[in-house]
Formats: sequence, C-alpha cells, structure tokens
Amino acid sequence: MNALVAGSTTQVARRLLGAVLVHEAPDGCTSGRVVETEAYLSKGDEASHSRMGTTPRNASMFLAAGHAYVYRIYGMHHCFNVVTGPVGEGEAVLLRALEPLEGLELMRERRGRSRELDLCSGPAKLVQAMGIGPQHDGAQLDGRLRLDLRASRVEVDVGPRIGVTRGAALPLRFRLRGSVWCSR
DNA sequence: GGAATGATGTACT
DNA sequence: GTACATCATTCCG
Repeated sequence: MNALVAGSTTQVARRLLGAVLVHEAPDGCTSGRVVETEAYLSKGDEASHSRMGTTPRNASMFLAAGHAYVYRIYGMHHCFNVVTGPVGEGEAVLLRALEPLEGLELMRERRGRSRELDLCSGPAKLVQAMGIGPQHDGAQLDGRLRLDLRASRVEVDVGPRIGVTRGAALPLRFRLRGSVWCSR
C-alpha cells in the first residue's frame, strides 16, 4: 500500500491503473481491477474539493496517503478516492471505473438489474457494486478494504477529466489502453 | 436566509 | 440526446 501511494498524485493516478481493489464486506467479498482514474490536486486545480481548505466534508482528503475519501454527490450518489501526498496536502485520486473480478453475483445484487459492463463503469457505480459507503470515509486502505499493486506495467491513455466545470482542460484523467470497462 | 450548483446515473423520447 | 431525481455545500444578498 505504501509503495502504491508514494510520489506525486498524478504518478499515483497512473500507478493505480491495473491495481486491484478488494473489499471483504459483511455480505461477501468483491474485487476489481482499476481501469480509470482522475487526479485532484491541491494547487491550481479549481475542480478539487480541497480548493477551499479543510471543511467537515473534505476533512479526510487531508489525511495521510493511503486513506479513503468518500463523499456524497448530487444528493444521492457516492464517489471513492484514494488520498495521496503528505498529511494536510489535500490531494487524491478518484476511482472512475473497475473491471469486475470477484463477487460478480454480489455486485449484481447491490446494483439491481445491470449489465456486466455497467456494474463498475462509473465512479458512483463502482462504489455501489463494491459495497463502499460513507462509513469508509477516512478509513485506512489496509484492512477489509484495500488495494493490491499490479505485477506488470501497463499502457496508459491520458485525457481531460469528466463532469468537471472548472479545470476541465487539465489532462488529469487516466485509462488503461484498450479497456472495455471504462466509463462513458 | 435563500438560490444555485455539483468529480452522476437512469429512464425516457 | 434530453430530462430529472435529490440534498449538502457553496455563493450571494
């Protein structure tokens, strides 16, 4: 985990591609390979939640690297981030899509009727499929919810982030080249 | 205090 | 492609 979140936030966003997110939840185990990420920075990034400094909502985004930042969006969904950088920095990597590996049936249950390709192809979808929730905000990612580093190198595509109105031009979105499991 | 907005997903035309 | 659910936070007066 430490090796996974070392270095700059954009480095981590790239390195997380191919890593495996595992959740041993009370109702079962699920896992998925990370295929799409976005970096959110602390300086010069108008799209980042940390741009206003610490608030009750984004407090966990300022924890040490390797913690989770889970926030509610649009009043009804949640998104999951891996905090990066030193304590107090306020940078994180948003997980936007996974390739489902284990617990496909459980994911389908949690997601309701959903095509396999739609189980984890979006930030709020993967949160629901993996059984992640507000209870994981601020959790350290080394227990029942954790990330395993990939073995081999992968090819990465870079582009602008999705859904942001500010800082939309910055090339801070990263995808596994050729993956069919990405969002949009 | 009130209005607008948002790192989205789903359903419907 | 467009409409809308739904609410905490943000921004303005």
